[in-house]
Amino acid sequence: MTMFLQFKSQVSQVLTSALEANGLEITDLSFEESIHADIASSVAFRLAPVCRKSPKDIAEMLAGSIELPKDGLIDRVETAGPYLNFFANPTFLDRTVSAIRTQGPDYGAQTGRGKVILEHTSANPNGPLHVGHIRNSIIGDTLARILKRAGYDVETQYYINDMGRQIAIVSWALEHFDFDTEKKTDHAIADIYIKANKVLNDEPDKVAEIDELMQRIEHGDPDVAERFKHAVDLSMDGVKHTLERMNVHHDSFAWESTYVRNSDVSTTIDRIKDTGRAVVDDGALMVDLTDYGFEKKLVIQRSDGTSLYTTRDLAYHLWKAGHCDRMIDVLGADHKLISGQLKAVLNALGEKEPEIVIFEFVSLPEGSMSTRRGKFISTDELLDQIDAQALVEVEKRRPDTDDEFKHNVANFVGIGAVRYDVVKVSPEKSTVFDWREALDFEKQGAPFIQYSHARACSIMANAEESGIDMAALEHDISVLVEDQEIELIKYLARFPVVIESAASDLKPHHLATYARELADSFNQFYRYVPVLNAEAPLRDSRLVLVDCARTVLAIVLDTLGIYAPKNM
RNA sequence: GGGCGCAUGGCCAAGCCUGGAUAUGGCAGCAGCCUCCUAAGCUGAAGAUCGAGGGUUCGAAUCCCUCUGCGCCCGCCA
Repeated sequence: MTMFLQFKSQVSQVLTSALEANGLEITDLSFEESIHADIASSVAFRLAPVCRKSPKDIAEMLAGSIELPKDGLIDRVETAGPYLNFFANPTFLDRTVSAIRTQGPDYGAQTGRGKVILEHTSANPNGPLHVGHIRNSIIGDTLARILKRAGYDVETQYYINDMGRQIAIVSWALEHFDFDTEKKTDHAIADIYIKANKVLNDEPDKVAEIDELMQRIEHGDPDVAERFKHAVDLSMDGVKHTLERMNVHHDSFAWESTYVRNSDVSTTIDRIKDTGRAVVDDGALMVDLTDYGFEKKLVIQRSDGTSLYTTRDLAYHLWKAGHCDRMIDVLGADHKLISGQLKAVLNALGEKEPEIVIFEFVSLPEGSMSTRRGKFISTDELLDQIDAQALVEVEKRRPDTDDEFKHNVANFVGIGAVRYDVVKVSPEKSTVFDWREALDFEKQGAPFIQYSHARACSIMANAEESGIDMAALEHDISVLVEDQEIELIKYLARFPVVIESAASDLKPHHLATYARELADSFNQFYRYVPVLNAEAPLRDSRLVLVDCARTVLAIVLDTLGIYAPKNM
């Protein structure tokens, strides 16, 4: 158990005993986080009606009968009006520092919690990733990293929609328009996809050609399959490159067409028919989900016999259900309804359901983005602009360094800034993309956290240069008495709790918030507490603390998918 | 017409699930700090009827209801 939870459990025990001593019993101890204490309890409010006394009197009465165990982690309890404020003792601080030193990069890591298949990004291969897609990628990738640290065996998957209507259009477009071989392939695909949509819109008779392609792919025409694959590859090559640039990783790629070819789709349809929920309407096959609260039926087969995205997605989820303990899908807000229907069908089939993480849309100041209409800002363009702007910032701050250093720093600062800006916002908030804001390397974004890490590294490098062996240092917690030192250790102690809650709530932005607070705490320590100029015994303990802060900052940054620099 | 989500200083966010102490940060603007481990840092002052109205409660940014505004969605697209 983590240090903080041990502390909390001890507080819980002493408080319960104090309640018993006064003949009181209550299940909710009303713990809360507070700036006034390490753990606070407002239980006195709750007891007021029972005791017929003021909350303030009850708090004092309870505080008076609290007995602290000698070898525990609690330093003292204080009352502040109706509140009971508990504080951690030096043992707590000492064990936190020791745990970080011993565990190093494994601090806050658990193991053996089962297999998770986490699907994210899964953008259609009809063009490059745009700035809306990266919200999916960054939330998904960060979540995967958090779950790994929380002890899950995570496999991230990108589901490639390689047989949808838009791929038929791309494939058709490749035969009718010139493909710009000078451009990055995903961008060139978008160009002809936009053109094709315009033509299909102006000349509706050509739509029949798309319908024919759809028929042929459904029936396994090898020539059409080859053409589709070529189109998808061109798009995916570019997409993969963009993801790599952002340090977003997928362990595997699942191809939609697989589930048609291996007959999983027809098996799925049969299984749904067996539930007795399938009805035929105008020649199309639909599922009745009214008992799940869905008014309209879900179409799973067109009247021409071809399957739909939903059907293939169901087959895909059935496959996933058989290969993991938990499925997690990161999806855009437009998938809310369909993912609910998907869960309902899986439930009706008696199968595991995915946990859905929904994020709201990113729009442009002039309106929503659309690949089809060519209204989007590509992620590549954003990354290029960010990189250029980051270089300007490095030039300004480190003019004395060489070009390689500057470009290197600009790169990790830029990527970090993008990832942090996206992940720090809670997913249910819709956002508007703004160039001025995107290129503003505001304080307390990723560079702020990276900088804190670099500062910690710098202190350690200087120490080692002067002949100090970091690994051999001993620490004495009793000499670390400054507020900034104690605050910093308390923040370090919270890390495992933050990972656990981010993992269980599937909320990566909690980690982003923590990262900023930790960096903040370290920067205050850095400003007020001299390390290398301190007297030897004190200096050694402070160096150990710097090492711990560096370790945790590095873990946090890594879990956010952001590079932790030694120098910047 | 129905469903889901969002609304917090001039701007952008956290907090809301699980009600509790002067609502937490950043940006912009104001006033300061490098003879001291990297100033991408630190400090201070200023700035908020937490969309509106009602309700529950000893107590509401947080829970419930109504309304307004914005985004997304509502059977053979994905």
